[in-house]
Amino acid sequence: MMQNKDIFETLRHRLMTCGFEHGQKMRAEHLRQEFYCSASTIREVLFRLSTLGLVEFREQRGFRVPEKSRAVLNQLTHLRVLLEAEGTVLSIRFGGVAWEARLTAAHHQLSHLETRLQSANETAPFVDLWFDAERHFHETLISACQSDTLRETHHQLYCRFRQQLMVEDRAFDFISDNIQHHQEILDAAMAGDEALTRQKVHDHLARHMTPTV
Amino acid sequence: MMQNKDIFETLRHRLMTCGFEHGQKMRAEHLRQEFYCSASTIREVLFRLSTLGLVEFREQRGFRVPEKSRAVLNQLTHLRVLLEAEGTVLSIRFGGVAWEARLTAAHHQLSHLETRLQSANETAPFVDLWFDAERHFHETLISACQSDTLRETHHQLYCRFRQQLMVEDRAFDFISDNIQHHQEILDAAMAGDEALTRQKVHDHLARHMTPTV
DNA sequence: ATTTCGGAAAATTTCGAGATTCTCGTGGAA
DNA sequence: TTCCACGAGAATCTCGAAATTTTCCGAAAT
Repeated sequence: MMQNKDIFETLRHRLMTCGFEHGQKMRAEHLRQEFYCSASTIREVLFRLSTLGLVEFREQRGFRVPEKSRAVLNQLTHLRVLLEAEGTVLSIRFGGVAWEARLTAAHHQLSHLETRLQSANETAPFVDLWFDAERHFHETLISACQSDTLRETHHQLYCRFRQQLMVEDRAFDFISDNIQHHQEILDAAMAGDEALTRQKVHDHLARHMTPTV
Repeated sequence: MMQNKDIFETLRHRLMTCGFEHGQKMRAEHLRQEFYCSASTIREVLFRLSTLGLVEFREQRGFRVPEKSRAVLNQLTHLRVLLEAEGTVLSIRFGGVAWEARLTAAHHQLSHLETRLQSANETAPFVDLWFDAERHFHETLISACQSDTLRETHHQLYCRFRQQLMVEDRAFDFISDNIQHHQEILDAAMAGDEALTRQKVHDHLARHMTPTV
């Protein structure tokens, strides 16, 4: 039987990949039929998703997927740089060998996947794998910062960021730059160079900071 | 009649001031009786409060007020400094005269209140007013940063920060330092000195960054 | 052509009862 | 004494129906 938590995870994944249109309404009645449960259960799950900012709630107007917005993507990117740079620097200070090992592992997995992606004709079978690996790498970067609050806040921003990019990142024409970027972040972090690490985190995300139309 | 939103606001205020014990369970059944509504309505409000981090939800375990924790307060302070400094600097760049006017007004209101607080025997009648004025000043600082995302994220952190301080700030023995701090932040911001502003925001919050026991 | 006004249809929200799960004190066994 | 099992009571969670509110659409008025 489908647990409450499974519904949450299913919808979260769908919202962060390509499962819904931007701006679409999340009708409790429809979802109820898909998951064989009552409207209240769906309602509860939607409230929990709104905790992550993946759906928006308005009194008496129900839930909907946030609109795609260049401005919001810029803002999310800005904050990601701020928190991810800070978190990575703290991890450099506190993480020790264990963190370095985890980071190397996460990077190896990601770069392996990205290399294969680069030469593949068909990207579809890699999409989900890549999303997971990329997320895991960035979460590992800040994983030793000793601040759950920072990690939770970053996670929230990351979810919304990924959601904003739902559509456009599926072509993977950015992939060779990305391989380079991830490598440079890893190198800077392993060298313990805090300023350079901040710079590389910033550069990696810079392509998402575009002027508002 | 008590609207859904009123229940939310009432509980939010109570959670941020002194209405509940840290770690206390939020029993839907009890609250239901106070607000004359069904348990589901309370449940919904509690989910919305958990969006702000003012209550914690655990599957099958209900909702409870977060524990008071020195470590969490440090983390929240750290992030507040990060976001508030960034937001203020952006406001300096984008805010213009309108923002300067709003900030001056907010500061005047706050400092008026703090001066009276300083000489009062009985702080109780000022507590709620001060909380509001202090919050308004800090929100005004970042109000022109042109990033709703930053403001929302900051608001969330501010709520949790205030909640962690529920008890101890009621003596107001810090008040004369605070007057000085707020003045220095205002001066630095009005002078357009970005580095100094960052510094002053940091100094103001530094008293909450204490070593973990 | 645009706006305004019903009123029907659809969606959201509330409710209380019943099902499920957890909590905690009691008693028995190691 | 310490640990585990058990069960009564209390809390959480789910459900479907009813109440409320919004949305939609066509007709009438400006």
